[in-house]
Amino acid sequence: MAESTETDSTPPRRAPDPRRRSERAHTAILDAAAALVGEVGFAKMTMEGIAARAGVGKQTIYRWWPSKAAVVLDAFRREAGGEPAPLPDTGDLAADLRVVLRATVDEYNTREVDRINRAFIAEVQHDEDFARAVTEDLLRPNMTAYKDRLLSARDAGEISADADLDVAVELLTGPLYHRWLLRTAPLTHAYVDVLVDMALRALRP
Amino acid sequence: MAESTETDSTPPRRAPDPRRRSERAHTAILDAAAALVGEVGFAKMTMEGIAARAGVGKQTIYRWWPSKAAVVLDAFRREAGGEPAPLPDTGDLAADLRVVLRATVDEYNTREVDRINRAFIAEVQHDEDFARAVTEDLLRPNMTAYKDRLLSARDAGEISADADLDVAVELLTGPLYHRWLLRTAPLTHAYVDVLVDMALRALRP
Amino acid sequence: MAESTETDSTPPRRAPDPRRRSERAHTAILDAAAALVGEVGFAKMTMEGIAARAGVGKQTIYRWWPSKAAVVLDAFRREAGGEPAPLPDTGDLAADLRVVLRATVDEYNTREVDRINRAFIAEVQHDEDFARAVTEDLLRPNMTAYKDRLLSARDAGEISADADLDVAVELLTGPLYHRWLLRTAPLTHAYVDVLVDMALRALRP
Amino acid sequence: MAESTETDSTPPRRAPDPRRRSERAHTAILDAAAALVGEVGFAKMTMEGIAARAGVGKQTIYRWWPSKAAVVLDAFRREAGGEPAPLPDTGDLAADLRVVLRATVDEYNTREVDRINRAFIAEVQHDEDFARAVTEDLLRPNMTAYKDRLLSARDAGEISADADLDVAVELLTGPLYHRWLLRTAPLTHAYVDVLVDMALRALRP
DNA sequence: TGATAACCGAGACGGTACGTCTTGTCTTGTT
DNA sequence: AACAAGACAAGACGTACCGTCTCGGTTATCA
Repeated sequence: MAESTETDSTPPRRAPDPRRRSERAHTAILDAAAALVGEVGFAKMTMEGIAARAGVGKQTIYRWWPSKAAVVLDAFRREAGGEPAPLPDTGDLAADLRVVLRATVDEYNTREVDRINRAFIAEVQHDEDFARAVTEDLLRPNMTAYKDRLLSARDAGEISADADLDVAVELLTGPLYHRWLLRTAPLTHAYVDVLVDMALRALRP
Repeated sequence: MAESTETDSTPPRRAPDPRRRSERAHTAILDAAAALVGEVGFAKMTMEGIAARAGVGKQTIYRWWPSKAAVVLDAFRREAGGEPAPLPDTGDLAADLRVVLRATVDEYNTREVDRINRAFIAEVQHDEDFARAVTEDLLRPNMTAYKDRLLSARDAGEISADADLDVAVELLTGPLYHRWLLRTAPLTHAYVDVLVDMALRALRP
Repeated sequence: MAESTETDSTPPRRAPDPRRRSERAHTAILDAAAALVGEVGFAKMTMEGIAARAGVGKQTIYRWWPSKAAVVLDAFRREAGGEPAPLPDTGDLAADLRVVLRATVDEYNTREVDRINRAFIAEVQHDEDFARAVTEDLLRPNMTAYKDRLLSARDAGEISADADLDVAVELLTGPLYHRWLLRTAPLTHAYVDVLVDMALRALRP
Repeated sequence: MAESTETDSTPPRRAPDPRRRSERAHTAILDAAAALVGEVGFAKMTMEGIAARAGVGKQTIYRWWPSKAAVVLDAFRREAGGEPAPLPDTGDLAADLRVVLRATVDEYNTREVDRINRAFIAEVQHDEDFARAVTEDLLRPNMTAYKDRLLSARDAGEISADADLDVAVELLTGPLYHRWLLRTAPLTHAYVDVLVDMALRALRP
């Protein structure tokens, strides 16, 4: 009857066989989740709602995902694709950062993106496993892209050789993130320019 | 006379008379809320739980607060007192920032403070009114304190005269906040030192 | 055991001074109660509703009446006046009974009277004190009126000298009441005629 | 589209599938209801109390019954079984009626039966659907049994051929019912005897 | 003619129950 | 065995009233 090899053993919890998974149900669930996040927002959507909309039993969701957040994360992952999306590298670090951060700002000013990101932030606060997943899958690749661009800039002599590039990435994204999350002030292109300017001054050789 | 000022009229919703508020119940509710946040965390506490613990009818809570979050915010406000707590000003900006930010880091590494702050962050994401309250009451005074210290430093010629101090405040707190909130890396004193160093380099005259 | 002079000893329960009673409040309460019984029915009216409608504090109601039922009973008593209303006595018992019972049937076929009577019936079932009050104040005088008429008929030799007149009254009113209360069949004048006929046959000398 | 058969459409209100009903829960609920009626009486029992006692979620009750009264009626129906219980027919109508009505009186003098019957009477007053159910399921069969006995007596020439037997049934049960319900006088065997005597005098050929 | 009770309107209070909602598990066929 | 459907136990939600308990503010009786 199995059991022995299961390390996390709270209930009998027979792991489902992924080979028998219904692709139709899987797709329908992610579709429904994506649609609902857009329509009513993360907080107001329910497992029952997803199941009903997907034409799926609730058990089918619970069989494959541990929580609503996990479903939505998967839906998001599917849409975002798996690409790392490296930053542009024109040789002009300031210009490249301005382009990318302006685009980021535009995106976050979008109702849709704002919503889903806030939902993830909220969810991440009381679920460490989910936090890890979101961080590694959505955030880390993004931060790595920034770091790669900074490495290239360092090689080009644009920024100081002994700067801590992990902190440098946070210096660029942290303030913007702070302002967006806490709504302390509007996110504008002008703000991006000031921020990039100031951050790069800290990194000059 | 009567009612003219009521714009949002869904139910009759007669506002209660604050002069007749029971101090005993008020205190008991905030006590219970504070205790429960510490014991089970914000997400798992309930209005029923608060009421039961406070020895109070649920209606008494709903009469004075619109949501669980509002109760906890009040509990927090009461504990935090109303002081703005200005930053130290020894004449050495870097040293002063290091002291304050190291203290902040220590605080955030505390289970209790971590919990309650994450709870507020989560809650703030799907309640704009609550967001405004938290931002203005808890966050803004803190940011103002930083800005005041930077103003003093600018007067002393320690930092550039034309730096945008609002962004400067975000440059100091944003990265730390980002790292804490998203748990991308541990919060240490060493990190604070690197961060202060880098941020101040951006502000040098 | 204890409490010495207090016969009804649950709380201190100082009896209010009827001399100081506000006639305005008294009247307003009974008016409100009467209106509400008609509008929403006994079961759906509330003490709060009566108080609000009468422009009166709830305590003022509880000071003078023990229950909603008692208020409504008083309202009813006020309207019904105190008259015993003796049955007509034309010398023809059957005719007199037919007149009175037909009128009763018409009354009970009225929405208003039906409602209030059903409310009393319902209430009387789980409140013995109230039951006694209703029985003595509303029912007993009515039954006495019937009995008086039967006594007169017996004196006139219309009915048997040794008939139990208390049972005779029930023989006339019980069937009608049963049919009305349990809605087993419609209440019509024809029914009254059949009933009177049958009942009087039982009482013939 | 769809839903065509739904005339009363307030909420979507999907009817539950009776084939999937849990027999365990069903039984436990009726058991709990029956027990509670006996222990605290109908008026003081609550849906929450039934659910708790039955070890059942409240929703499970609301899924299958519209009200507390309906649950108790079902509990009662289950106990009463479906039998019509015809009246004895010894050929002596008066004796048979005396036996049956004396038994009825004894039953109604029982705390338990008194209680449940009063509860039904009270409930029936403000719920026409429930009234119909109670009347048809509990009362009508009983009245039919009386009528059948009277039919037999008429065939035997014991009572008048042209008597209205529906009214005759009421003549027998109405007075007794009136006295019990309104507590105007005690229910005794002597009373039954007087009543039967008087009523049969009305029916004599 | 004050003083001083008590009543009064108002409505906050501690409670109980309501009927609804959602959660995560369990059950019953179907594919 | 995975699936759609949905019943189930649990329990929080926010509301409605209950009957009691303050609050001032008026009366009305008595010293």
